[in-house]
Amino acid sequence: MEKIIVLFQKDLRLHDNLALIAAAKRGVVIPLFIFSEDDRIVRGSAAACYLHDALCALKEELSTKQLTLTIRSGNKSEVLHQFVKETGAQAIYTNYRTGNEKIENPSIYVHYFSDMLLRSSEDFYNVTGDTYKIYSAFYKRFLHYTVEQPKQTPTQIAHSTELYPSLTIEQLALLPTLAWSTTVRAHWQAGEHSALKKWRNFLQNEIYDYKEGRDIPSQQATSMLSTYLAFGEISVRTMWYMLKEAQQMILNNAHLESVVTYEKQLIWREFAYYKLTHYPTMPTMSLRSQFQAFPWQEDCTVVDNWQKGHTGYPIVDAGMRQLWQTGWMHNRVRMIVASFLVKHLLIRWQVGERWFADTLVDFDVAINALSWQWSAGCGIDAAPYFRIFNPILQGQKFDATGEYIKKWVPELAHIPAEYIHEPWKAPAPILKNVRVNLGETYPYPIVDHVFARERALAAYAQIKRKG
DNA sequence: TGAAATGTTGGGGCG
DNA sequence: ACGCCCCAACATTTC
Repeated sequence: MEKIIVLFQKDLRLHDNLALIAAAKRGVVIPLFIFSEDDRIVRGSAAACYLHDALCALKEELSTKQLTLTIRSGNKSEVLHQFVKETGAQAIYTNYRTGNEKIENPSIYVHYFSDMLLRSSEDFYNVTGDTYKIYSAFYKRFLHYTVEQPKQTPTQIAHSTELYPSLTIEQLALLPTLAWSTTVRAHWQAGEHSALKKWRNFLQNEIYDYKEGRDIPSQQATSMLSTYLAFGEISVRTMWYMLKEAQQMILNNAHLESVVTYEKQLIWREFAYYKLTHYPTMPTMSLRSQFQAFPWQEDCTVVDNWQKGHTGYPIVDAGMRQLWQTGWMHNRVRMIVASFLVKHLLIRWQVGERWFADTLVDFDVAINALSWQWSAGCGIDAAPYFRIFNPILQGQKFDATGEYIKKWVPELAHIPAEYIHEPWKAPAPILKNVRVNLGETYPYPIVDHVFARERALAAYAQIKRKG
């Protein structure tokens, strides 16, 4: 029988894994994972921690099929070259990752599968022959097509009896020797089993309130599947069909709207990869060229304050601290902190993009870049430049009681809800009573909102003239 | 997947 | 009773 190397990348699952399933149908499967500095599966430390646990889970899952995961590190092409020689494999099967280079000069045939999206949409063009610029048009087009049914994992997979030298997962040194990594890892349960369980659970409960609940960061109203999706521990096509199944059961109109809203989020993910395909520079360069001339500030101190959650705006600080402590931030709050960094502090969005890449467990290059460019207003489909989030109002709207803030900014835990979004307005006796000493225990706002708003509008007006 | 400024309307207090 | 002013409350426009 033919020996086939199945190279795992960000597709750390057995169910509906197209490369694995195709290989299993054809021959003996030899699972391989390569950690390479040149083509990194993860860009940041938080995601690296998670990768450690995800690999453990994958290894375990493979072993239930008597498959042994071989782990190597080094230059991807060189490692593959060597491994092909060792195993005498006839082919390499792997799932193509949009936005990543294909393997260079392979000694044998590399069969790529399109596995990470609902469907390949890179060939979508509008009536004028151009790519879709705006999400809503893309969305409508997308709905005209069917998503391929997820494939069953074969119960029996032919495996090699030979064992190949392998690094241990520990030897990849993915875990920094910091207490921080322990804190972050404690919030996650890696593996496809956990992913599917979480998804089933969400479909039975929270999804029905998703439309309303998703904007309230103190609620557990989102699916929390982004990390599993980012590592390919759950198949998005499996998700899609389970979602459709749940939709069939719904009679209540509000519930139906919630399902449709969630479905739109999945299609946003498709849109992000569609954009990345057509704009490969999206993760680093503003897509609107006039942003070359934007008067960005170069203030390291404010960046540091932002990263640490010391901006003096409670909702912003709560989000940044949730990110640091858990490797995740609620999406509503991501928009608020992004707007704050770019529009209130006038820091270039790439600084935020990099920070998210380093600290988000669910980091996804396409979604992150699309979202930052949307927030900064420099994307093709972007928030208008004048849309400047007021961090006080956003807090009042979406965290009215301050529950979310109080969880992540404990030094404000006893401030009355009335003042939780603007502690500097609280009367001195109240502050004293709840042991808040502004400037000491919690900072004053690092920039005044009204001033910052006007400064941002002026900055955007400046490039608008040039553009 | 905003917010602020400006405009309009209508009820109520008051002389 | 009436005009006047104030100002919510809502609508529109502007950034």
